[in-house]
Amino acid sequence: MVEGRVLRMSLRHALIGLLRESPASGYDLMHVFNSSLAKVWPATKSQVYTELAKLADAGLLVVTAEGPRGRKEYAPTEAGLAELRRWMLDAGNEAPTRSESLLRVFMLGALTRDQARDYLHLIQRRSAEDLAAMTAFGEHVDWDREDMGDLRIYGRMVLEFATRLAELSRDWSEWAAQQIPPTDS
Amino acid sequence: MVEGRVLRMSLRHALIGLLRESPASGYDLMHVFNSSLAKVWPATKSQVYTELAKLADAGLLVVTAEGPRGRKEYAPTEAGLAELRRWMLDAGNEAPTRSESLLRVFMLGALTRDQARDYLHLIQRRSAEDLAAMTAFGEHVDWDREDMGDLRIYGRMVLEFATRLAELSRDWSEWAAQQIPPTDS
DNA sequence: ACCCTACCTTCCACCACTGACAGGTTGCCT
DNA sequence: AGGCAACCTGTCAGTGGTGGAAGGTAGGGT
Repeated sequence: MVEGRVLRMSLRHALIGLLRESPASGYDLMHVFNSSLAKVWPATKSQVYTELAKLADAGLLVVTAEGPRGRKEYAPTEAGLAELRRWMLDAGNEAPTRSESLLRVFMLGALTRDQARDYLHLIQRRSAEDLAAMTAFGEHVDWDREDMGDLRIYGRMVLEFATRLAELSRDWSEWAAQQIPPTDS
Repeated sequence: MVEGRVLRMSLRHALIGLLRESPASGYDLMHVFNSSLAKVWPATKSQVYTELAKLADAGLLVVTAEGPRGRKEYAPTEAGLAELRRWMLDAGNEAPTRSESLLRVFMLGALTRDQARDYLHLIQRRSAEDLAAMTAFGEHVDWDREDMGDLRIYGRMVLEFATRLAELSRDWSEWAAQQIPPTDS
């Protein structure tokens, strides 16, 4: 029950949110961060275990079960759920986003035009691959499983966004490559 | 002329890239980070001044002029430009992107359905505003100014991407809001 | 002459995040 | 019985990024 200014720290809320569905260990959670959340909010082992300990210490999580090999399962407390809801409704301050790809586009002038075109084609190829992977994933998932809870709805939304984004990226990079005059500088 | 492992640090390359166009001071550069680069790669004063000093110390930048009030103008050295090109061509490792908005969507199950719908409508409204702002900005900029250099091409590409992304976000959030069943849970 | 604003830089404490190191246990397969 | 892969948890030094405090200077307007 430690008090203190809670700043934006989305990992914290991601953890509480995931545990809301069902209790899990740090090990379990890492699988989520390495798969479905990898492109949305990547996190490392160190971060997850550290944060779980902090959250338990702060009374936002509790250990609900201890298994073999020191396994500890966590679940959110009422205080944890309250903090999650507070964060969800506090849509005013979003974390600043950073796009290394777009930054590179901004700096393309440092390369020859041929190299710049190559870079845009690389993005195009990658986007097409991502798109294919996500389409396959979407068909592979059994969206009607009972234990998915609200992710049946919201997980699908995120996937749809990611899919549209990949399409956008593919089309844009194709367009952008054509914007570069053919003569090399 | 300090040696050492150069890890991914995009701010460093953003600075060299900007100085490639023309020499500038930390103060000048901050204006760029507060305007055109704000949505691509935000940075604070502290970061910019600290990094400029480090880069000069490492021999990637040099002070080309000292003005009033301690103003120092920097320009990239050959080593700096080489490092920039190296980074540009090293498209293998992109920094992991984080989207707080998408994370929130993932966690919408923590709210009532009415609240979730409200959140998506908020995104929709914001995207529409962003779109309007960028359209206005695009018409306001004089893309034919001579001193813009390659940004005449590449800056426009980034703006186009941002515009399409805002459209995507607007349309997606409208669609997503409709996916939530009307009955409140 | 005065003041105020914009100009311009620097330092620091703190938090988020990374990558690597470290170490122990269970269950299954042969 | 032996071995090995998967399971499972932690710690630590170092870096990137944040927010804010601090402080000084030039120029323009009244």
